[in-house]
Amino acid sequence: MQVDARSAPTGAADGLGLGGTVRTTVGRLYRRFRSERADGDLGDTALEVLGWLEKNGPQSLTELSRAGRVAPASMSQSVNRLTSAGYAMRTPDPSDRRKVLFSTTTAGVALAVQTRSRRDAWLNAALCRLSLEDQAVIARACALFRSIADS
Amino acid sequence: MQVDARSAPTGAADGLGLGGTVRTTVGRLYRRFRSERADGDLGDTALEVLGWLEKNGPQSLTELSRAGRVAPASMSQSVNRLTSAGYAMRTPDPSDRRKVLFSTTTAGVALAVQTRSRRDAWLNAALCRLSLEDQAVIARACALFRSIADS
DNA sequence: TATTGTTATACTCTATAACTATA
DNA sequence: TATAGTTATAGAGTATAACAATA
Repeated sequence: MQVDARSAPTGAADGLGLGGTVRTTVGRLYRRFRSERADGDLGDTALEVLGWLEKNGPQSLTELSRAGRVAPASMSQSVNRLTSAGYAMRTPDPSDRRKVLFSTTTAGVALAVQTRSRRDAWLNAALCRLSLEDQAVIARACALFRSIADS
Repeated sequence: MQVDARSAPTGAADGLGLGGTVRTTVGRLYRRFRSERADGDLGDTALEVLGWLEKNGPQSLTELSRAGRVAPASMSQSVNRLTSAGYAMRTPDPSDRRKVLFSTTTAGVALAVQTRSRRDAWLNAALCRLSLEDQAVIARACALFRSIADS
């Protein structure tokens, strides 16, 4: 797909503009990731929350719900699946007894690491086939996307 | 939303590799898009299928299910919501009577156009605040992502 | 037999509303 | 009153399995 990045990005010819191009591209990639999954007993969202806990350490329900941009009640169910399956656990916060800190168990860490490596396998393979310059473009774009998503 | 304040937006330094950076970034952007939605009676998937029909013309159920990377039975329910709401319609294929062609109605076209512009509004605003060079980086990255997603 | 599409059923994810406990 | 978390309930999205109609 050889496209001049400046004047004729993928979506520019179909009248969607750069915003439309980004949105449809992200949607397509996301579905591609999802179709590559084929995991065990846990769903997409639960595994992702487990990954956050493993990477960023113990967090409260409110923190997790904001990170995932979902309602607290939604996140409560996701972490319930994790705790019921033995991959995460609750710890009351001593300083504020309304709060609960969620953290990974040993099994949870193992599952997070395993899931991550398997999920990233095909994507890393595809990225390795790109030139170093193209990889740098993608890394830079990801940084820009992060700042947009968090704005 | 100050979730990942500890890890820089680059993501390259968090030990996940570029593949992990891409996957988490896409996931975050996708959820951001979804949280921006707040549409009417139709959900995310149904609106996206409607957009495909409006953009690419009549398609069979099998074609749609492959485009969305979902099972035919799943797509059948999505198009059912569209037809029930009057935004799409079925047309038997004369040359192969097993097939059904799905296409947009007048109301469907209107909804697709309206949904698209509203959904892209905030994203286009964010992109416009970037430099032309950064916009070019994003456009180039989208082209690369497309080829990866379709591989 | 193979393909196309549908219905039946179950699970995940998400939302809103109502509730309890603590600050 | 405000915040943190939970439970109840409903709807969208997805999957597998079983089925009918057609090629």
